[in-house]
Amino acid sequence: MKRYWLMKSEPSEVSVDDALKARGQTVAWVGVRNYQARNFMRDAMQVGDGVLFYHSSCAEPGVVGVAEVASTPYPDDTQFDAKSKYFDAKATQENPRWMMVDVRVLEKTRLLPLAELRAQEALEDMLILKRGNRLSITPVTAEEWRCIDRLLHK
DNA sequence: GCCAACGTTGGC
DNA sequence: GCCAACGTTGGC
Repeated sequence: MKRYWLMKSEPSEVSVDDALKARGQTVAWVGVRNYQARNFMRDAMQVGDGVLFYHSSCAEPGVVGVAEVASTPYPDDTQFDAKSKYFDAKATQENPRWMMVDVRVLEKTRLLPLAELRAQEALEDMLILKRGNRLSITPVTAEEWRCIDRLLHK
């Protein structure tokens, strides 16, 4: 069963344009340091799952592209790199703590802003719109996906 | 296991 | 820069 996800990225780190220009058209989703988000990548994602590419912590937060999961999970090497801001002293090669997947952007869309998402009755239960939600990776239902797909292409 | 303190996220 | 909300840490 194909599943759907929303993945946040700060455009100052990796924008949808950066991801499109990436060599091989896939980007490794480095830097996730939250257990729930890691578990989604490690335990639930399948190659081919749909991904909404979301820009966060920026002037115009919102969905900016459609992507897909492009790899099975594997260790995020930045956890072993003492010079990386994602370094984790408690992680070892034998026992990696942080996993990630590769993501391939299939399409850069128009910017679908947060306010427009909030205006949709069909999206009222969407996790990203819940008060106080900060999870960088959240599951999206098939219904939510269809609704957003329509909005992106209208 | 509790919980206060602290750090981070992220919209505004 | 502000601040609400949440996750993590660490002393007990």
